[in-house]
Amino acid sequence: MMVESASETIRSAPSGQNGVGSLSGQADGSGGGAGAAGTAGGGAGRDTAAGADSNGEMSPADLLHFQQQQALQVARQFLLQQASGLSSPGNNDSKQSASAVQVPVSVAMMSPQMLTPQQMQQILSPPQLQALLQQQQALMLQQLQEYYKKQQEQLHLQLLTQQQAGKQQPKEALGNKQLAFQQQLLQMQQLQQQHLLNLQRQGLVSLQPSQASGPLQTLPQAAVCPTDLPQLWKGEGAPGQPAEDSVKQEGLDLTGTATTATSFAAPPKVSPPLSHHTLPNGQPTVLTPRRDSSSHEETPGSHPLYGHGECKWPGCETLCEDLGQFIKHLNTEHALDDRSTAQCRVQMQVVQQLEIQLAKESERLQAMMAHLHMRPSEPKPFSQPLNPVPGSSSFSKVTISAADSFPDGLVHPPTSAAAPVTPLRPPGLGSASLHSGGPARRRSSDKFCSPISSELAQNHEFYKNADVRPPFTYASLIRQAILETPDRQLTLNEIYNWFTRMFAYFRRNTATWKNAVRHNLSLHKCFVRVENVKGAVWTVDEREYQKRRPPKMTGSPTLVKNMISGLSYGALNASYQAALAESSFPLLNSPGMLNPGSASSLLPLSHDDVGAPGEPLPSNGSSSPPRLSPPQYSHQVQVKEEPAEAEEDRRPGPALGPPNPSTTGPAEDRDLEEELPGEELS
DNA sequence: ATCTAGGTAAACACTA
DNA sequence: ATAGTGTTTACCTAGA
Repeated sequence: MMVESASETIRSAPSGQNGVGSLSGQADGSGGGAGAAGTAGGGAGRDTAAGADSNGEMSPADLLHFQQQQALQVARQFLLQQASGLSSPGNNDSKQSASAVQVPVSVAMMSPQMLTPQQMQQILSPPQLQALLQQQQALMLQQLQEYYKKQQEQLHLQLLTQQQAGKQQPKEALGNKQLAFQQQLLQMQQLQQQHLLNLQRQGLVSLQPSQASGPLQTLPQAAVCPTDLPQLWKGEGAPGQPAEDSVKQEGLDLTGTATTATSFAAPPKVSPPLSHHTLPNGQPTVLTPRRDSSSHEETPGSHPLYGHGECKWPGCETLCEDLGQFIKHLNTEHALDDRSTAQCRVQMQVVQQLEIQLAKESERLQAMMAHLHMRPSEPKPFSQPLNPVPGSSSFSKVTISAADSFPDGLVHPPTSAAAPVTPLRPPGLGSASLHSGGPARRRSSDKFCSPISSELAQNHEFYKNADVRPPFTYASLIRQAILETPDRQLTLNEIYNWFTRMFAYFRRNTATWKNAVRHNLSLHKCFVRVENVKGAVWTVDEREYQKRRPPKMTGSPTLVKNMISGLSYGALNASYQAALAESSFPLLNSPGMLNPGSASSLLPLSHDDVGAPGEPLPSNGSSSPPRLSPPQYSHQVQVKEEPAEAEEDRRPGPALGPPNPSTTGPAEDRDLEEELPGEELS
């Protein structure tokens, strides 16, 4: 209750100062006291500070785009996996016995449960969708062609029978009928042509007429009328026998079939990264190019259907030593035949469903975000729920451009070197949503979660744009802000700026969180105020910071669990995963989907660090690099550098130990050592 | 049930 | 006088 009311008040609270007094005047009186306080160098940078609430400047459109992208990223990955081979899910055993796999896989693909709930969740990026669409179009086209072909054949047959039967009939009659049939044939062909043209016009299909029509011949009975599709999926592939056959074949031997027809399937020079191998229907694979951005495995010399040494063809996990072998395998095992065609259709269906689900999930996401981050009282238009802007008036000033401010590298990606960096956007959301109830009490997450730095690194775009409360404590955030700077020191105002820049959430209710920030700075020993010529700056005493956290971690089963299973996906993970599980996002729960890098980062850490929020890296984190030196900081902070010295004097503080804002990597290491070694944490 | 950490609100002091 | 900074205190809540 309190919370709610509190938040309410906050919200309504005038962004400016809290009205002093009026309310219950607490007779604390004492208030003052605060010995040291006095000296507050205070003002220093204030002048410049003017724009405390500045935040990155992005156009609403950009933001929206961003958010959407983020939200969809995970989905995209999933989709990629799906598109490139659904098989994997759970059949390890299947590896050897492809036969056994085939059926299950295809079934699985069609199974509503399998497809729908879970996979669908994922969202696709526009480009991805595009690719998929193209693929589908191509397939559709093929099917159309097949259909037409079929029709033609039938007509021919009829014609023949007619001829035979009508031998006796007057020639005229026969002639008429023939004519009629031929006309029909013509119509069919024209229709076919038109379809092709239409598709091509739409840019959905980019094949040459010749190509398009050619393959047809090779598709014997696979003919499927578009309308049959549904059944196809439902019933395993093809209508009638063909389907059965194919299924059986699949189940049995992959080898047998091969050869089949056609040759065109084996382009002699596929050797190169062959971006295209022909689809079963002979059409160039449209989906091949598969957005490198997200696909980790796709390297220059790879093939979309080849990864981790095995064939990614749905249901086929045949191991191939190299690309060459794979290609050979592809051409023999997955040549154009009924089975391949059926599988392709299934995959197509899968993709379609995913798309549908994607749309639904997208919508849901929007709604969720809108619900979570937009107060009823707030006029925020649903359409742009995520836009950071809404909040505080100050916010609008945008002094700092997000663009320049965030070299993307933002936080030193902890250890995660190769980490796909794909932010699991939603994580933030997830956690937020979970805690959202008012003033998030993300304590737990704070404690046990992965390093804030990595978390942020992974999701910074998300937090930056989504009005989601970050699952970190003020202390850890402040620390992070400070450590991110080259000198590891920030003025209060800069800290404010960091908050607003990094989190859309802190672009509103400024009075509230700013007060909290100040409160935390003063309250925690780990934050050391250092005065310098130009004013006061805040630094972090890592030791103190570490101390204050309950070393508990080791014992915490949950934590350990999280670490292991979640691999430290960040504070969010736990909650996020839960959320995912709830919403049936299978993949997300699987480690694979998550950023492995983070995991690695954690491992090395000392137990407590791990457990600790902001953690580990941060400590040295800042270190990571001689910093990316975010422009913004640099210019703002520059002032401090000098002062730093002064500080040193002042603060024999343990913390910065070598208070040196050490600008160089080594120094950082040093810091790290000091901290991590662990000290007394335990 | 008790502690503790963290969040929020607010009073008050200082200083530019 | 005002606003930004700092410091404290009080009260709440959630988690251990």
